[in-house]
Amino acid sequence: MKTEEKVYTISDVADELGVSKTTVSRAISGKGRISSQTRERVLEFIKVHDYQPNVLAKGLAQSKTFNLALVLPMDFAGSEISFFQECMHGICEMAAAYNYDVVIVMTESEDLTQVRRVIANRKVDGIILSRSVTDSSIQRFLREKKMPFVVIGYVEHSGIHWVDNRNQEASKELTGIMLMKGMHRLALLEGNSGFRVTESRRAGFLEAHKELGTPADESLIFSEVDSYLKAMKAVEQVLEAEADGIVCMDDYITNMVLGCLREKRIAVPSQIKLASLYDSQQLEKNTPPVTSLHFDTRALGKNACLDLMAQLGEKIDQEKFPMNYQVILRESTK
Amino acid sequence: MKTEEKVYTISDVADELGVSKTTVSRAISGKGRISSQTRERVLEFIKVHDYQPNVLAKGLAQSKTFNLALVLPMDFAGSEISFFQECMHGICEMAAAYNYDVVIVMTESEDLTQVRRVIANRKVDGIILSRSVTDSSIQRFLREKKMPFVVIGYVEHSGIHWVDNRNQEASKELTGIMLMKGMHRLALLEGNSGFRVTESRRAGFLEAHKELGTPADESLIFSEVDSYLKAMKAVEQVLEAEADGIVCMDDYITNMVLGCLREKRIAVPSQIKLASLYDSQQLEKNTPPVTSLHFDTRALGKNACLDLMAQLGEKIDQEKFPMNYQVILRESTK
DNA sequence: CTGAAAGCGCTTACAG
DNA sequence: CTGAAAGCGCTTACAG
Repeated sequence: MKTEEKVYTISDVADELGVSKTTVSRAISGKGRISSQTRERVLEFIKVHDYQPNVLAKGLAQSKTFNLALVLPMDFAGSEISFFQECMHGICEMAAAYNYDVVIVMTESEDLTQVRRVIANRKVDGIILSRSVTDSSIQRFLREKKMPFVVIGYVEHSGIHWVDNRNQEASKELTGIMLMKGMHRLALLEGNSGFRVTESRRAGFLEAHKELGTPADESLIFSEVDSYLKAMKAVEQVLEAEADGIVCMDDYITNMVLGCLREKRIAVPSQIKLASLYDSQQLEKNTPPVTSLHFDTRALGKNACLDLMAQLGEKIDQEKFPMNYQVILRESTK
Repeated sequence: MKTEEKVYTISDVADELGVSKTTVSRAISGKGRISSQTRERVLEFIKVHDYQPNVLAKGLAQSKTFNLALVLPMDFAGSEISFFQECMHGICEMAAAYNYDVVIVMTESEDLTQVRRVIANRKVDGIILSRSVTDSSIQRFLREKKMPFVVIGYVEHSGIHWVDNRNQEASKELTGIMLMKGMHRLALLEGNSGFRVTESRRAGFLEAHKELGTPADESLIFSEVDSYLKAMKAVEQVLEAEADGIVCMDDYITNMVLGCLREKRIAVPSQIKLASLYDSQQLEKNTPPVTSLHFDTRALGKNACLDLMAQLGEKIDQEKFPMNYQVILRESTK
């Protein structure tokens, strides 16, 4: 049978301990000088009696809310929904670790009303903008209001905090692994150029070559591979040049290449190795399963949250930022 | 060029107007006696100078947060994700209308830690439990803590607030429409019995018959129609009995029945009408498109939110509760 | 190292 | 109808 426990305030604690509220406050926050003896005594009491400081009151005194907002677009493609869900997951998890909570703000593309409301009401200390709402009207507004924020996805504008998949680093790692496995002539099949991902992934590909002292053959880099026909043409040249491995920039290209190779009756991995710089469920089920880079969206969300926490003055171990990608070695590079 | 506007407090407003804080507070809240003259004056000033009361301070004084929590399961089937997304959408929209914000709490099935945290920190005034976390351990906890909450989905336990699709009412309406369109012998093909939806939908079906004075033929009600074979058997009996319409309990059954009718070369709607008591994208694309009941998950979310608002003492127009279903008349009942 | 006191920006009995 | 004052539960200069 549970006894109805009364809800303690800081005054109660102070009284029962025969010290001042100041002292209790200091013991809890760790700020200000206090003898370790009294600190222990206070902390002990708090634990036993399960005292929980009132966050609202603390907030009022410090003008903080210990809430952050996650701005989610209302109008997104069905395929994106799990991206946002995973982001949210990571953000909530990390926020909870710092005893913050996550307020959801749903916005129609260019509509600022909900963001305005949450800011006017001072309900949050900082804001996370999820990918699709990277439009600058909202960013401008936040800068004007001097509200700390971070964007998920690359942002051109300097001075704005953002987090993104570390495509370059990841590509470098996967490429490096292939080179170390003994491949020497790797081809790279890119998607449409002009996108940042394309450039990052290529940079990683080249960097790995440079670091390992295996010069990359520029003639084996094919851009704009956005159709089966182009894929086929590239594959033919790759075979002719006797490359021993093909790196595709994403799962879409990978699938086309697999088709081409099948059509030409070239066996993977025995005759040529294959890897993708972007993972998808598909790749695992292919024959053979294709080695690829997996990006962890939940970790991305965590990173966004950590960046914001840092902006809000929380102490962050740099090591806490989780790795966001993972090389998944499958049969295609055996 | 924006001028740096200072953030007004209630004291500033009071001073500038030459009245007391009490008066300003009353003008805003509408509580307590105040002359309409002064009220107008205060309100006017507030609007012009864009004064926004500090919700935190208000909260501390009233021990309220003007936040509610939406508890979301972390482990759900992929097919459910859009359900939760739409719920969330509706909840956020309605909460905003009452100037509340929605805090997200993600929980692993039986794990209470996150819920505990948000409650211990007094970060929310009430809680919405989304469908999959209807497990009673969390509900028991909330009752113990005397935290107002509402569950999305039917709950057996009396005294617990819940909202759900109004299956009975909706079924009654669709059935009624069919009867009024001139059909007289309607068959009902049910799924597995024992489920609440099954019973609600049947009840609605029967109720419509009773109200319109067209007795339902019990021999035309088939339960446990969970395979093509059973569907076929039912359809044969329906045809033999010369029914003029078939009501299927969900889209799955409807699809099977469509198959059966096609196999038997019975044309819909010319030889027999067809309707489904549950909509899906599929039904629209069928030949012919099938009349059905559409349930609006966003509205369900709104209803959950409204129920909670009422529990929290907000004034709610009963009419505000949005209708959650809609009869979609398509070719199959023409 | 510790505490009394003022302050965060509201609300609300209470008195007039 | 209006206002002075106490209170919500914390933090934090300031003084000792």
